Amino acid sequence: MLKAKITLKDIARELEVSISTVSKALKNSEEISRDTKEKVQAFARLYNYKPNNIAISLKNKRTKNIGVVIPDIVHHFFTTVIRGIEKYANARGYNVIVCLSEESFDKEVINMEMLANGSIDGFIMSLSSETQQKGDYNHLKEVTEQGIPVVLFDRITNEIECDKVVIDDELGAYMATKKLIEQGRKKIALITTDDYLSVSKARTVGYKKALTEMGIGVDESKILKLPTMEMDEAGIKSFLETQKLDAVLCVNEIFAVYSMRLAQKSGLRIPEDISFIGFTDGVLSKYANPSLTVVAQHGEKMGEMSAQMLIDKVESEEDEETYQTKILEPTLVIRDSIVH
Amino acid sequence: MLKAKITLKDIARELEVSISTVSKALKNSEEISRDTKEKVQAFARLYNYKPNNIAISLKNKRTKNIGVVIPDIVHHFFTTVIRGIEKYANARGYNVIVCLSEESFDKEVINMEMLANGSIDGFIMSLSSETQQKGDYNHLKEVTEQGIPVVLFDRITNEIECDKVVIDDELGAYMATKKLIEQGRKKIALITTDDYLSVSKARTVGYKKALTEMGIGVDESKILKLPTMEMDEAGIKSFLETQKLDAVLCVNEIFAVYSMRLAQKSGLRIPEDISFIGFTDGVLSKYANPSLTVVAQHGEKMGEMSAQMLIDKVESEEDEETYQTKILEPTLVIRDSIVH
DNA sequence: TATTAACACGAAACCGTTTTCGTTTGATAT
DNA sequence: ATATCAAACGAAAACGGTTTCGTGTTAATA
Repeated sequence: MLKAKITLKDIARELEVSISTVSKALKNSEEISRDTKEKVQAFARLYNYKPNNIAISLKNKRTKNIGVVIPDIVHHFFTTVIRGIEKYANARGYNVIVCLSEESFDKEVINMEMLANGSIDGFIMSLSSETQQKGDYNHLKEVTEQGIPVVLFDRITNEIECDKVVIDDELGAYMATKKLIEQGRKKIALITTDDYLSVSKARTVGYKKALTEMGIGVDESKILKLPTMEMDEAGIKSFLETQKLDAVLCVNEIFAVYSMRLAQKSGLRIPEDISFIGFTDGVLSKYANPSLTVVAQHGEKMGEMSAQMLIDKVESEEDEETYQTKILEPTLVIRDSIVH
Repeated sequence: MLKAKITLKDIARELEVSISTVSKALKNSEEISRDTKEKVQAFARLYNYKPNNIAISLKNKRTKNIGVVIPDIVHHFFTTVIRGIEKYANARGYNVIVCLSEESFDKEVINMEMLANGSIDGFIMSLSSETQQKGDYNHLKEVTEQGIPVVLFDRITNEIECDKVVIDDELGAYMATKKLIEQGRKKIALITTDDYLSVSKARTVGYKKALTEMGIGVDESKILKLPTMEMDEAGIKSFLETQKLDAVLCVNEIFAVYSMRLAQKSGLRIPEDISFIGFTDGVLSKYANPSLTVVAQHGEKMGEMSAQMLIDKVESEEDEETYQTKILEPTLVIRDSIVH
């Protein structure tokens, strides 16, 4: 019943040849005679021989694994990124090890240390919020100094020299805000998180830029910063009511969908009285009522590109010290939460 | 700049002792003198020595990796399961390699083969729909015959002997249907997928059982089977309208939220005119309008339990041929899509 | 017939650890 | 002085491959 996997040594013993002969025969080496090759290959096929990955990894110091460290997996955006990474990596024969930092600096560090000792050929990661708050990137420094390639996506830092993939968050917010203004909206709010997240910061800049450029001006009291992801019903509701808004830009889809519901409860019609635009083109936006216009971040594309950059670097012999930052353009996905 | 990681051999050479002495010294072996141990440990700390995982894996034939093969990752349920697995596994020092079958039999097979050659200590998986349709489980058989532990969750088969974790889907559907009936609903529809998915089948059974038990009887024309996940707007709408329903049970939250919207468009009020209950307690249910009552599947718990069962088996010396199936009880999460 | 080259294969090193089993040294007991 | 023993360490095998560098045999060439 329990048939353990067979090794080169086993084949060699059975066929009374040396291990090296078996190894070469299986690789169809010219060195080995037709006869022997056929014999070995037939035997290997019969007993379903498959080389041991670990042994190969040890030998050529390549694991064909890539480590992905992200803050959370129960977020549509990250999920799509993983899918993009997995698809691309798999196509090139790589496996994906997923580690969750859960927005914790310590877990991020521990995860990286666990993987950095030979388990993976490179990292793809998005920084935890705590890491971005602390501004401590020594764990990344150590890894890159060891010569392990790293690709940072979305939540990045420019304190580390490595390949990066981001979407132009500023542009996304700018596009969204401009769209609202062009539709005649003037009292446009922004609901965001605290500034420590690089993406939130960039989106705030884009929002302000559009307002300024279009001659409306920034009203700081129209910017609501939510410290956590816990929805503060009373706070948001009073914000929506006291500000007399006609449009709201939210930095994610949860904020947007939740705010929409509160607005509806207050008797506002969407989009007639008030428009909403969010970030992240997830299931929530698609199936919300009304469906939510969003700035799409193209997570899957992002994952794919990250994986490509990483694997290219891993497989390139020369260790060029040249890094690039790919900036993806966001797209506005128009749905029923704005007039159109 | 580029400081490659240091090995036992390096330490041995620098300190002019043997590799074995270094190895033992680092493990605080009694065999080694105080002096030597201190010297070695200090040196190792200074140069940040970390043992190479691959070498260790090769030696003790344990990778401390577990392979997770699931149909899709962009589904809230699977995402939460992964999180549960990752959290538990990480706490016990294991890493998680995620592979997506994308509902394809071939990909499932390929993924398992990739991992089964030493990369992982065991599998946690949920079958692809194609696999369940074909009923071909040879890839699972091969793996278990090799002595690699497998834990199946959610989409399982009883053709394979291994540990399993499921929620009682039949009970979940039964509970939901009964709840609707108790609230006076009589024309209760079921929107489901084709029967090949083990979960859909079980849910249909529970739905029918409740109807029968409560003396309402099953009306097959009130069961809508959607062949794909592509939403068929016209089909669903006409189904809702022609059947004169007062309640709908859906096998997932997308079906439910989508149907709710169509019902609303038809002028129906939820839950006054028609109630909805779905499966999967995801973001969609929570933020839908009205929020959706669902049968919660406790994905994270499921992942956690799967990981526990797997790791326990992996680490147990004796290969007991005894397998268990854990059945989790679903919970009804009451929200605004039904009266309450 | 002697030399050489091609052919087919094996021995052994290596990847980085762990671990078993010596071996050396000095001290103690006889 | 010799046998005994413990302490402290090293050599080597093992995990499962890959790969370099022989080496013996045969066939072709001078």
